[in-house]
Amino acid sequence: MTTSEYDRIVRRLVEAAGHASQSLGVGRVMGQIFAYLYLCRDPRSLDDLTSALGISKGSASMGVRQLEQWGALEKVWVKGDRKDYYKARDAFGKIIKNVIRDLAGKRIESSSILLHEVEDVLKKKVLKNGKDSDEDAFIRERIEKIRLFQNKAQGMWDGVILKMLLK
Amino acid sequence: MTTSEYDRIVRRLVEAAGHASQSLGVGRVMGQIFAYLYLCRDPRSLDDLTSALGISKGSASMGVRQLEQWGALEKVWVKGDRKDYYKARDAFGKIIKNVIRDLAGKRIESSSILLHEVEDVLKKKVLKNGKDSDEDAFIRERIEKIRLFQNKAQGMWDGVILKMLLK
DNA sequence: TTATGCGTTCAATTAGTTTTGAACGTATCA
DNA sequence: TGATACGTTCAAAACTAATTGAACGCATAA
Repeated sequence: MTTSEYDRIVRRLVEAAGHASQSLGVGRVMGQIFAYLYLCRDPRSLDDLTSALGISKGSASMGVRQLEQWGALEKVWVKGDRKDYYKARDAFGKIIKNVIRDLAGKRIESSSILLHEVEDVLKKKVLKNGKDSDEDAFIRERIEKIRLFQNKAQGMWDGVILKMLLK
Repeated sequence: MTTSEYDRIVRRLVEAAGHASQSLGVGRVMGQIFAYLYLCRDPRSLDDLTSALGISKGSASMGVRQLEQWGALEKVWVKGDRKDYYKARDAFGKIIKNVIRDLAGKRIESSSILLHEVEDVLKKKVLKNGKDSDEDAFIRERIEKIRLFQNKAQGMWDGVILKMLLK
């Protein structure tokens, strides 16, 4: 049978995608659903997903919703059919961008705020006590270095996002 | 007391580092240990770590070993003292590079191998059956696109690593 | 050499995360 | 309107990862 050859390929790619999405921290199911739909020419229903991937209806439902929010899937209405059908969007770049934005959003920023607060505390301490102690000087220097690193990392990160946005 | 002001700062930074390392997928403890030592002028023992961070001796031991392997810590011998002491290395770039290399090592590469295998299977299928079916053509096209994306992602990743290596 | 105290290990436990599936609400069609 | 077929929800179960701490081996100091 011709199908089985494809089935094996699809299954392997779906599995790989599951691993990938898991190691990106978005759960196995996301990768599986997306990969499966990406390799299906025609749209598929939730039931198709549950039987093809061996996941529960609940998982399938939550998965497609999340993927839709990331712009990874498109809902397709089939006239005279009450089921929702889904197909994969073919725009890796934008999808990944959305995922990253969603996941990493405010983390770096919030650490930047923390550093500012800490620096403020140290500044006030100096004003109150007159001169830096040895301990003060050491911690100040280290926090300064953290900030430098943080800026560099931020810059690199922004670069990555930028490349994602272009094309 | 002056210490408590520092204590609060250190504790907050340690906590933030724990969150960061966790979200990078290397566990909370790594970040905590490194941050704590990074903010201590003098080397610290395992016992210091367990009491300062509220973690078990086992965690501390495993943590410092991993961090040492990443080049994040330096062991310091104190004459007449059987304990090992550790201090943080001040080289974020290299440390991060080592961590990334360690974590991400072969992941992208192995997915590349999988794609090659899949492409081979499809090629053989065409040779056997003569002409591409519609289904064939669709899957081929999609796999081609996966490969393109994978190459782009690989390139971007390499770029990040490169910037880490320089300076 | 022995006694002591140190770091290490790993089986057991705890904490956290993902997945399930039964119950539910809703839209559609007869 | 009622019956049916769908998607959604969320508490509970299953699974996975992190952490502990007692037992151990080893090195040092006496």
